[in-house]
Amino acid sequence: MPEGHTLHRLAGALTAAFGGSVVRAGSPQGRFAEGAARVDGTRLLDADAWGKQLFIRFEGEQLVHVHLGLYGVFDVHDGVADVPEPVGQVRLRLVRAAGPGEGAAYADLRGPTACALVTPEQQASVVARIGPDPLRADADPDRAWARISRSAAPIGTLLMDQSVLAGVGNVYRAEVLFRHRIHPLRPGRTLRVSQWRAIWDDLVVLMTEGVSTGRIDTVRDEHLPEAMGRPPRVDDHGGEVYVYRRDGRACHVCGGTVRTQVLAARNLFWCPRCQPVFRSRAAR
DNA sequence: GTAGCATGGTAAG
DNA sequence: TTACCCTGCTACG
Repeated sequence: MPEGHTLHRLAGALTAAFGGSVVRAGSPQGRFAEGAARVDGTRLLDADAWGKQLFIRFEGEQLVHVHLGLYGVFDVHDGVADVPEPVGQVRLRLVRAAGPGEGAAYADLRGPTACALVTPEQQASVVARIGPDPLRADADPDRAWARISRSAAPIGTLLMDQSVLAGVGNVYRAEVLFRHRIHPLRPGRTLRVSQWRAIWDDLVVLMTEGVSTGRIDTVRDEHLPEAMGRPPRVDDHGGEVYVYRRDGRACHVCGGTVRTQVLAARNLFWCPRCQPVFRSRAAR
């Protein structure tokens, strides 16, 4: 389940398992049968991600564009003795045969929002529509600042807007705003550039860690369960967080009650004490 | 067992 | 604003 770190992690796993190999591609479910047939039996070069967009590159300038959406999953299995029958609605299955001294590999894609064969031009147009991605070395945070600093929209909305910056989802938006003590409804244009740079730098660190661990952990050492003597968080994604889905519970930092409200069509979470409402100089 | 919800986004109305 | 994609987990009975 995907924010940007999931897709970058997936790109790495796909490249490691299939990069440079001729692969079999199919659509057991049938909904990508035509596209899969076009790349079946060709060499998979590599996979790469821009924000939440994933592209699998094949020889012959063919690309498979994947967007997992809210509940898509792409399981990669490398070094297996045998490839099992597909289970459930598998939109795309990739298989690499076992080689001398190494097992086979297969990957199953289920429930994606997008799975389509695209040209390099179409890929470029998708990439052009999204903002800088904290997980890409060539990303330019000033491009996002140009939008944020001119916008009256809440920073909590802007962080989720993939055309402003790419890869941040509902967990990272709530957590990074908490870590910087910024109220989510504060208008983008009232932020100082130094605050934006601190948020960006923090996202680079947090999301990079997310790529290597496969989870979203945003809690500083001094607030970890061991340090505070509190029980660890238990849920499906396993990471330690400050406010995400903790509404009604006590803030790890101030003990106040975490709140929730819908913003940008998603449930937003924040601590009203740690993230006080912004008031302009004129209003004070 | 199953209703309800979710780390997302698009398209219809 | 709402429907939908149609997975997978949790809460509840």
